Amino acid sequence: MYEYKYPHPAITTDAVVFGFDGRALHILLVERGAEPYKGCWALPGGFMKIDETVEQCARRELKEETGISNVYLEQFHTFSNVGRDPRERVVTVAFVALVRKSDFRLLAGDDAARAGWFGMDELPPLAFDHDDIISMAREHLRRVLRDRPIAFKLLDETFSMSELQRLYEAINGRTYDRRNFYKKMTSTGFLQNEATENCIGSTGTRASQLYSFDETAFEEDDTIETKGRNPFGI
Amino acid sequence: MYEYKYPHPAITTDAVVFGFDGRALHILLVERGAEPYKGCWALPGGFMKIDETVEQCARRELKEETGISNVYLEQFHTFSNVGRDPRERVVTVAFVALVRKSDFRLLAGDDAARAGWFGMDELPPLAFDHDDIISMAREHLRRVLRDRPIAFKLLDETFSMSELQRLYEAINGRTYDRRNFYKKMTSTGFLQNEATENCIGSTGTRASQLYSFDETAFEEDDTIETKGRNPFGI
DNA sequence: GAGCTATGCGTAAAAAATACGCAATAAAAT
DNA sequence: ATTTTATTGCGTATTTTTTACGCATAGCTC
Repeated sequence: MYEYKYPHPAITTDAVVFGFDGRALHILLVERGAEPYKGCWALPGGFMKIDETVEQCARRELKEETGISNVYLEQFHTFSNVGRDPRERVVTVAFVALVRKSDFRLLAGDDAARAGWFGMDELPPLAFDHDDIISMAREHLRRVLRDRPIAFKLLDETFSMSELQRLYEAINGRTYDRRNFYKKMTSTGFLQNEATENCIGSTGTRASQLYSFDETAFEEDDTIETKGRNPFGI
Repeated sequence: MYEYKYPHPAITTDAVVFGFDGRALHILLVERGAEPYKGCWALPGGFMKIDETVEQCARRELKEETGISNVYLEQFHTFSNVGRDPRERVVTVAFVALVRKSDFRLLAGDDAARAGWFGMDELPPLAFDHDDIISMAREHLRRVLRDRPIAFKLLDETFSMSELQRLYEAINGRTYDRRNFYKKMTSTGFLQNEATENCIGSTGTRASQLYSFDETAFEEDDTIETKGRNPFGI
């Protein structure tokens, strides 16, 4: 037992894990194996240990519950409504994670009965206030996309231009002209044309050109901060 | 005494309170009246009570320590490094607050020996990791300024165009052409020209025109979300 | 009036966003 | 072999935004 002079809340983390299958945005959910909300779908997350940071906690829980590790992870909001957890006073720090779906084979761990991807528009009823968390995560993702080239963290190492475009469209909820989008992206100078191989030819026609994001060149380029703008922000 | 099966961290809030005096950005600090870091300057903040949200906590502490209430307050990051507080394991949720300096007369409360404004470039040595918190708050402020018309929360109800410009320049760390800035701001259609009265005539010349931000019209305007852009984002 | 700062235009070039035409290419379907 | 279809890689034109800078005037102090 641990004793404190004043009552302390528990701290948890929850991760909104975004994945992209070339068509639509998906979110990773786990089925709760214990009360409360047993059997309900929820965001992967759990209680912070006393000697870890919230970031470490989020990564650990993600690995334990879904087998996913080494992903882009970014904190975006802390939820602290008093009644949000029926067990005890729980404050949760929410994260956005961006993963390449193909990088991971889902794994059901200890706490979670199982894990699965859900299309953004086909989410099941969720535990706790996780629907609030998800809707705030979507807004956050939109903002970040304008600020930094994070789209590539959702795509494979190589990707077709139309995949990139569909990703932007999925995140921003609008469409872009194919040709203008193409020009805008290539004009950044940070997309390399890879040796053409087969891509996910949707139905079966001409194979797409494959591109990759030259992150190294981007990081080293100092004209970015001079201009103060993200060339990948649309 | 309160007992828990697992160790619980304490949760605190800290607020980076920005003020603007027509010339430069300032931050509100309080001098710590108790150990640790007694006598050192720190961000206003303190321990969350068990039945309040972090937002409520931040507001309460701000009022207790500085007398300030009813301000714009927005959470931006949660700091959780393990060693950040020597007393016990403390996770802090950091906020940005925007105040009209003229609205408040500073008041030293219970916990804080005294409070004072400091120019952004004249900050004293700070307690805990508060310098990290402040530098992240500045970045956050810059981003938010692009996304929403928050500049007016730092200015008086009425303000001169050059005050507005200096504020933008202080936040973004660059200069703007006076005439282009003027056109851009007036072209938004949300700045009303107020009855001309005297302004803070810097040295003593022609009085400035005074403007006010028509927040109501801005909120109701649906073309904003259609365009998806903040007309006050520069 | 001289000296100052604030104001309210105007104009023009440069850069970015938007709209859309069109020929070519590869693979599957016939 | 020919057609169909999705994808590609330009091109061009229009509009909008950003940036740079000129200039005459209004109001205040001395």
